[in-house]
Amino acid sequence: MPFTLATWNINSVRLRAPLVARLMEEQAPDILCLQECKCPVEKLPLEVFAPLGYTHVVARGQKGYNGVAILSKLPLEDAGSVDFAGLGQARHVAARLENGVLLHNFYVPAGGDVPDRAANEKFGQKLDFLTEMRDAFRASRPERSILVGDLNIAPGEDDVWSHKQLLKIVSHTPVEVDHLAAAQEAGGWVDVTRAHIPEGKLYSWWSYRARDWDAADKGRRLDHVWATPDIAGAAGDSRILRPVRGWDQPSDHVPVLARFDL
DNA sequence: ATGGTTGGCCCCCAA
Repeated sequence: MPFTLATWNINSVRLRAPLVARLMEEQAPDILCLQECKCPVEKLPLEVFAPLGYTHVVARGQKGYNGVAILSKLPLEDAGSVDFAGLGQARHVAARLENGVLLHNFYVPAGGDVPDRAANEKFGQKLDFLTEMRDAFRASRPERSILVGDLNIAPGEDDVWSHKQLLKIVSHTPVEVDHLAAAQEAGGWVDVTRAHIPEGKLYSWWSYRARDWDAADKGRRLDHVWATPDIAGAAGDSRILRPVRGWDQPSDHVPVLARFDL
Protein backbone atom coordinates (compact mmCIF):
# COMPACT_ATOMS: atom_id res chain seq x y z
CA MET A 1 0.00 0.00 0.00
CA PRO A 2 2.01 3.01 -1.20
CA PHE A 3 1.07 6.36 0.30
CA THR A 4 2.33 9.92 0.34
CA LEU A 5 2.72 11.92 3.51
CA ALA A 6 3.07 15.65 4.13
CA THR A 7 3.86 17.67 7.26
CA TRP A 8 3.14 21.40 7.51
CA ASN A 9 3.15 23.95 10.32
CA ILE A 10 0.08 25.88 9.20
CA ASN A 11 0.12 28.71 11.82
CA SER A 12 -3.68 28.84 12.26
CA VAL A 13 -5.64 26.24 10.34
CA ARG A 14 -8.81 28.34 10.42
CA LEU A 15 -7.18 31.37 8.80
CA ARG A 16 -5.37 29.20 6.27
CA ALA A 17 -7.98 26.53 5.52
CA PRO A 18 -8.01 27.67 1.85
CA LEU A 19 -4.25 27.09 1.64
CA VAL A 20 -4.64 23.61 3.13
CA ALA A 21 -7.33 22.90 0.52
CA ARG A 22 -5.04 24.16 -2.24
CA LEU A 23 -2.26 21.82 -1.09
CA MET A 24 -4.74 18.95 -0.96
CA GLU A 25 -5.84 19.68 -4.52
CA GLU A 26 -2.40 20.26 -6.00
CA GLN A 27 -0.39 17.57 -4.18
CA ALA A 28 -3.07 15.20 -2.90
CA PRO A 29 -0.99 13.62 -0.14
CA ASP A 30 -2.77 10.62 1.33
CA ILE A 31 -1.97 11.91 4.82
CA LEU A 32 -1.40 15.52 5.90
CA CYS A 33 0.02 16.28 9.37
CA LEU A 34 -0.53 19.84 10.58
CA GLN A 35 0.98 21.73 13.51
CA GLU A 36 0.06 25.05 15.16
CA CYS A 37 -3.60 24.64 14.29
CA LYS A 38 -4.26 27.15 17.11
CA CYS A 39 -7.78 25.97 17.87
CA PRO A 40 -9.69 23.31 19.81
CA VAL A 41 -10.42 20.12 17.87
CA GLU A 42 -14.13 21.02 17.59
CA LYS A 43 -13.22 24.20 15.69
CA LEU A 44 -11.09 22.53 13.01
CA PRO A 45 -12.63 23.45 9.61
CA LEU A 46 -13.20 19.78 8.69
CA GLU A 47 -16.07 20.71 6.35
CA VAL A 48 -13.43 22.22 4.03
CA PHE A 49 -11.32 19.06 4.00
CA ALA A 50 -13.88 16.25 3.93
CA PRO A 51 -15.15 17.00 0.37
CA LEU A 52 -11.54 16.66 -0.83
CA GLY A 53 -11.40 13.13 0.53
CA TYR A 54 -9.82 13.82 3.91
CA THR A 55 -12.48 12.20 6.03
CA HIS A 56 -10.27 10.57 8.67
CA VAL A 57 -9.02 12.87 11.42
CA VAL A 58 -6.93 12.33 14.54
CA ALA A 59 -6.17 15.56 16.42
CA ARG A 60 -5.44 17.33 19.69
CA GLY A 61 -6.10 21.04 20.17
CA GLN A 62 -6.39 23.94 22.55
CA LYS A 63 -7.60 27.52 22.32
CA GLY A 64 -5.19 29.95 20.68
CA TYR A 65 -1.96 27.99 20.83
CA ASN A 66 -0.29 24.81 19.56
CA GLY A 67 -2.55 22.03 18.23
CA VAL A 68 -1.73 19.05 16.00
CA ALA A 69 -3.93 17.29 13.46
CA ILE A 70 -3.63 14.32 11.10
CA LEU A 71 -5.98 14.61 8.10
CA SER A 72 -6.13 11.48 6.00
CA LYS A 73 -7.73 9.88 2.96
CA LEU A 74 -6.77 6.52 4.48
CA PRO A 75 -8.44 5.07 7.58
CA LEU A 76 -6.69 5.92 10.84
CA GLU A 77 -7.06 4.84 14.43
CA ASP A 78 -6.29 7.27 17.26
CA ALA A 79 -3.16 5.92 18.97
CA GLY A 80 -3.10 8.47 21.79
CA SER A 81 -1.01 11.44 22.75
CA VAL A 82 1.75 12.06 25.28
CA ASP A 83 2.15 15.23 27.36
CA PHE A 84 5.94 15.42 27.06
CA ALA A 85 7.51 17.57 29.81
CA GLY A 86 4.08 17.90 31.45
CA LEU A 87 3.31 21.21 29.76
CA GLY A 88 -0.38 20.45 29.32
CA GLN A 89 -0.16 21.60 25.69
CA ALA A 90 -1.39 19.97 22.46
CA ARG A 91 1.98 19.13 20.91
CA HIS A 92 1.74 15.43 20.06
CA VAL A 93 -0.71 12.96 18.61
CA ALA A 94 -0.25 9.49 17.14
CA ALA A 95 -2.31 7.44 14.70
CA ARG A 96 -2.21 3.84 13.51
CA LEU A 97 -2.63 3.08 9.80
CA GLU A 98 -4.37 -0.05 8.54
CA ASN A 99 -1.01 -1.54 7.53
CA GLY A 100 0.09 -1.31 11.17
CA VAL A 101 2.39 1.69 10.73
CA LEU A 102 2.39 4.06 13.72
CA LEU A 103 2.52 7.76 12.80
CA HIS A 104 3.65 10.43 15.29
CA ASN A 105 2.86 14.10 14.68
CA PHE A 106 4.99 16.46 16.84
CA TYR A 107 5.13 20.17 17.57
CA VAL A 108 8.24 20.62 19.70
CA PRO A 109 8.30 23.85 21.79
CA ALA A 110 10.06 26.75 20.04
CA GLY A 111 11.97 27.58 23.22
CA GLY A 112 11.86 31.39 23.40
CA ASP A 113 14.67 33.73 22.43
CA VAL A 114 17.40 33.19 25.05
CA PRO A 115 19.27 29.85 24.85
CA ASP A 116 19.75 29.54 28.61
CA ARG A 117 17.43 27.53 30.83
CA ALA A 118 18.32 29.62 33.91
CA ALA A 119 17.27 32.85 32.21
CA ASN A 120 14.47 31.47 30.04
CA GLU A 121 12.00 28.88 31.29
CA LYS A 122 10.81 28.09 27.77
CA PHE A 123 14.26 26.96 26.70
CA GLY A 124 14.38 24.52 29.60
CA GLN A 125 10.94 23.20 28.66
CA LYS A 126 12.13 22.60 25.09
CA LEU A 127 15.14 20.60 26.31
CA ASP A 128 12.98 18.67 28.79
CA PHE A 129 10.48 17.87 26.03
CA LEU A 130 13.29 16.41 23.89
CA THR A 131 14.71 14.47 26.84
CA GLU A 132 11.33 12.89 27.51
CA MET A 133 11.01 12.00 23.82
CA ARG A 134 14.40 10.27 24.12
CA ASP A 135 13.32 8.41 27.26
CA ALA A 136 10.06 7.26 25.67
CA PHE A 137 11.92 5.82 22.64
CA ARG A 138 14.45 4.18 24.96
CA ALA A 139 11.70 2.58 27.03
CA SER A 140 9.90 1.30 23.95
CA ARG A 141 12.02 1.11 20.81
CA PRO A 142 9.72 2.07 17.93
CA GLU A 143 9.15 -0.27 14.97
CA ARG A 144 7.33 0.32 11.67
CA SER A 145 6.93 3.94 12.72
CA ILE A 146 7.05 7.38 11.11
CA LEU A 147 7.66 10.61 13.02
CA VAL A 148 6.93 13.98 11.44
CA GLY A 149 6.45 17.52 12.54
CA ASP A 150 7.84 20.91 13.42
CA LEU A 151 10.73 19.88 15.64
CA ASN A 152 11.87 23.52 15.90
CA ILE A 153 15.53 22.50 15.50
CA ALA A 154 17.70 22.71 12.39
CA PRO A 155 20.33 20.08 13.17
CA GLY A 156 22.88 20.32 10.37
CA GLU A 157 25.17 23.05 9.07
CA ASP A 158 23.33 22.87 5.75
CA ASP A 159 19.97 23.08 7.54
CA VAL A 160 20.54 26.79 8.22
CA TRP A 161 21.59 29.75 6.08
CA SER A 162 24.63 30.42 8.29
CA HIS A 163 25.88 27.82 10.74
CA LYS A 164 28.30 30.28 12.33
CA GLN A 165 25.79 33.11 12.74
CA LEU A 166 23.14 30.83 14.24
CA LEU A 167 25.24 28.95 16.80
CA LYS A 168 23.76 31.07 19.61
CA ILE A 169 20.30 31.38 18.06
CA VAL A 170 17.57 29.16 19.48
CA SER A 171 16.83 26.33 16.98
CA HIS A 172 20.50 25.73 16.09
CA THR A 173 22.44 25.83 19.39
CA PRO A 174 24.70 22.81 20.06
CA VAL A 175 22.74 21.84 23.20
CA GLU A 176 19.49 21.65 21.22
CA VAL A 177 21.12 19.75 18.38
CA ASP A 178 22.54 17.29 20.94
CA HIS A 179 19.15 16.81 22.59
CA LEU A 180 17.48 16.19 19.22
CA ALA A 181 20.22 13.73 18.23
CA ALA A 182 19.72 11.84 21.50
CA ALA A 183 15.99 11.49 20.82
CA GLN A 184 16.69 10.45 17.23
CA GLU A 185 19.30 7.86 18.22
CA ALA A 186 17.14 6.44 21.03
CA GLY A 187 14.47 5.57 18.47
CA GLY A 188 16.91 4.62 15.73
CA TRP A 189 15.10 7.19 13.57
CA VAL A 190 16.34 7.78 10.03
CA ASP A 191 16.11 11.39 8.78
CA VAL A 192 14.27 10.51 5.58
CA THR A 193 14.49 13.97 4.00
CA ARG A 194 18.27 14.18 4.40
CA ALA A 195 18.72 10.56 3.35
CA HIS A 196 17.14 11.47 0.01
CA ILE A 197 18.65 14.95 -0.33
CA PRO A 198 22.07 14.60 1.33
CA GLU A 199 23.79 17.57 -0.27
CA GLY A 200 23.23 21.30 -0.08
CA LYS A 201 21.20 23.83 1.84
CA LEU A 202 17.68 22.72 2.71
CA TYR A 203 15.10 24.92 4.45
CA SER A 204 11.44 24.53 5.42
CA TRP A 205 10.96 27.84 7.27
CA TRP A 206 11.64 31.49 6.52
CA SER A 207 10.89 34.23 9.08
CA TYR A 208 8.04 36.67 8.53
CA ARG A 209 10.45 39.40 9.67
CA ALA A 210 12.42 39.64 6.45
CA ARG A 211 11.70 42.28 3.84
CA ASP A 212 12.16 39.73 1.05
CA TRP A 213 12.29 36.14 2.33
CA ASP A 214 13.09 34.76 -1.13
CA ALA A 215 15.98 37.09 -1.92
CA ALA A 216 17.46 37.04 1.59
CA ASP A 217 16.88 33.27 1.80
CA LYS A 218 17.74 33.12 5.50
CA GLY A 219 15.94 29.84 6.05
CA ARG A 220 16.13 26.93 8.46
CA ARG A 221 15.05 23.26 8.17
CA LEU A 222 12.79 22.93 11.21
CA ASP A 223 10.26 20.46 9.78
CA HIS A 224 11.20 16.82 9.56
CA VAL A 225 10.18 13.38 8.33
CA TRP A 226 11.75 10.47 10.19
CA ALA A 227 11.19 6.71 9.90
CA THR A 228 12.38 3.65 11.77
CA PRO A 229 15.08 1.61 9.95
CA ASP A 230 12.71 -1.31 9.21
CA ILE A 231 10.64 0.89 6.89
CA ALA A 232 13.03 3.73 6.02
CA GLY A 233 14.07 1.85 2.88
CA ALA A 234 10.49 2.06 1.65
CA ALA A 235 10.61 5.86 1.68
CA GLY A 236 11.24 7.87 -1.44
CA ASP A 237 10.56 11.08 -3.33
CA SER A 238 11.27 13.53 -0.48
CA ARG A 239 10.35 17.11 -1.34
CA ILE A 240 10.20 20.48 0.39
CA LEU A 241 7.66 22.78 -1.29
CA ARG A 242 9.49 26.11 -1.20
CA PRO A 243 7.02 27.85 -3.58
CA VAL A 244 4.28 27.52 -0.94
CA ARG A 245 6.10 30.22 1.08
CA GLY A 246 5.19 32.57 -1.79
CA TRP A 247 1.44 31.89 -1.69
CA ASP A 248 -0.91 34.66 -0.51
CA GLN A 249 -0.98 35.04 3.29
CA PRO A 250 1.46 32.14 3.72
CA SER A 251 2.51 30.24 6.77
CA ASP A 252 6.15 30.86 7.65
CA HIS A 253 6.67 27.08 7.17
CA VAL A 254 6.26 25.06 3.95
CA PRO A 255 5.12 21.45 3.52
CA VAL A 256 7.66 18.62 3.60
CA LEU A 257 6.63 15.46 1.71
CA ALA A 258 7.72 11.85 1.34
CA ARG A 259 6.32 8.70 -0.27
CA PHE A 260 6.30 5.29 1.41
CA ASP A 261 5.97 2.08 -0.62
CA LEU A 262 4.72 -0.28 2.06
C1' DA B 1 23.27 45.52 18.49
C1' DT B 2 18.72 45.80 16.98
C1' DG B 3 14.45 45.41 14.59
C1' DG B 4 11.75 43.32 11.68
C1' DT B 5 6.09 40.42 10.94
C1' DT B 6 2.27 37.49 11.98
C1' DG B 7 -1.82 35.27 14.62
C1' DG B 8 -4.97 34.88 18.46
C1' DC B 9 -7.23 37.22 21.81
C1' DC B 10 -8.75 40.37 25.48
C1' DC B 11 -4.84 44.89 25.10
C1' DC B 12 -0.18 41.39 25.29
C1' DC B 13 1.74 36.80 24.43
C1' DA B 14 4.06 33.45 21.46
C1' DA B 15 6.54 32.60 17.42
